[in-house]
Amino acid sequence: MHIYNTLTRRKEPFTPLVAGKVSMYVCGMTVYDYCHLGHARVMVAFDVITRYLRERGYDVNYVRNITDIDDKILKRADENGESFTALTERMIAAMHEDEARLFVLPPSHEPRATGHIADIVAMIETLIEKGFAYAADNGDVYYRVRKFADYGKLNNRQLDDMRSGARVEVDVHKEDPLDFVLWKAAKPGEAHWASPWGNGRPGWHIECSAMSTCCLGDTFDIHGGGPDLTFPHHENEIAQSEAATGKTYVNTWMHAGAVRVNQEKMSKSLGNFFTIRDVLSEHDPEVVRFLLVASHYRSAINYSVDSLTEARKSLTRLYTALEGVAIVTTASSEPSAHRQRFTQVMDDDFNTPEALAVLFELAREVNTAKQEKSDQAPKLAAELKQLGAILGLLQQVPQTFLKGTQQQGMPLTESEIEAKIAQRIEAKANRDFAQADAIRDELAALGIILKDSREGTSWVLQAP
RNA sequence: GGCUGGAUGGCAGAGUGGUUAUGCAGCGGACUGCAACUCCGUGUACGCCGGUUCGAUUCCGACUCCAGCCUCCA
Repeated sequence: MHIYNTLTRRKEPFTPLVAGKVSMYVCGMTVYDYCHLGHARVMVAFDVITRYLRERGYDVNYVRNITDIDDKILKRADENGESFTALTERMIAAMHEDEARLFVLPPSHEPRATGHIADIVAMIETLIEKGFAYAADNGDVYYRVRKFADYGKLNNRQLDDMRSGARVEVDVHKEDPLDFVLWKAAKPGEAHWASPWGNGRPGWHIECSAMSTCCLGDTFDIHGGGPDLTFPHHENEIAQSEAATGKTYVNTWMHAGAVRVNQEKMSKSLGNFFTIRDVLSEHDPEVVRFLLVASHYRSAINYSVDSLTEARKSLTRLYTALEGVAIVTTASSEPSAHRQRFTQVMDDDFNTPEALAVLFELAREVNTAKQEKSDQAPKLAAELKQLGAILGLLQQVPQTFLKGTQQQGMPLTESEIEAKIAQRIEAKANRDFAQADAIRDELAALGIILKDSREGTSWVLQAP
């Protein structure tokens, strides 16, 4: 198996530190607002990676943190007139709801920054002892960036280059403008924790260093996150952790691609984001997931409603193959050609688009088998569903997906549709094709497409 | 200015030194009362200019353009 490592900028053979076990940390959400599609991308990408690693027999310890104390959280809570914990609890619950709807399995552990203050303080103390950090007279503690020789290695960045472009905020308390905060002194009335440097709260970067080390050890296999975290967040994590422990922090750095809107990054700063719940109010969650899995996890995707419409059509093809076949799971002794190819492409840095191509080929074979009434159909369909599961797809009852019961604004109830279909069958029996076609057109106008077969008439709700 | 990625057929999106990605859309055929579904067939696609090579979309170099990071952001 090969994985692209952001640190070395190439695909590398993947060998976990401990045979058979994978330790993985992914930067999670700062919970001051609802998750948007960029978050969905990261959640789904690492969900697929986790599912696949487990499929390959690894015992995966997947840790994804929650940043539940931060300037934005305090600001938003203040604006809302609620306690910051009330805000974060609400947003965490919403996040869990969103990810569950997207078929994202919960991480093994979900540490919260506020639950690891002691670990954070201890790590800062170590950094001060070793000369990598200093307490300023304003109560803040800063990391001494120039002290860490490898600073910039993840982003191939030279400290002096950064200075010139410098949109770095000048702070009289810092020894160097590039130094970043590890512990932030509390202003009067702000939420705080006690520390050797006075009351305050942890900086963002140190949280992840402390929580990851606490949960996974000084060195672990995979660290993941969104595309915009490579600098400064992950660079700072390396500086903190490697300075504190003297060991390699992470072996493989993985970053998901951006989600764009009109070729521009979707982000909270730009205000051009779509929340997961907004999108799911109009689209089937599995369609959103399919859209995300249909591109390689590292490439940027441009979000649009058209892309969702197409994703629904593609997924409809897969579910149509599964429709009306009894799934028979057989304990096969050796992996099929499909499974081998699936494994081969997924082993190559989780190539989900190629993996989907395998599913589509399988779907064609299922359809052919169905047509020929071959006894291979159930077995092929079972394999399609099994491989789909590794991508977190195709686990719904086909009819449920195809009939779009998740969709809003269903124009007719199921029984009303069935009644229309019965009328049409009767018209057809009377060879009153004009009447039959009128009923079909009437339903089609509502997005309900009829499909006749020897077994009878079924229907699907067309996109969206 | 520095650093990362990217540019593939009508659209989306993989990949490869010479041979089919895949999906959607289109076209032709089979099936059908007609359709839909399904199946079969069907596209001289690889930003631009040089170089290496028997041969490059694929390797190398220059260029153009796009996106991201260098400030909180997944």
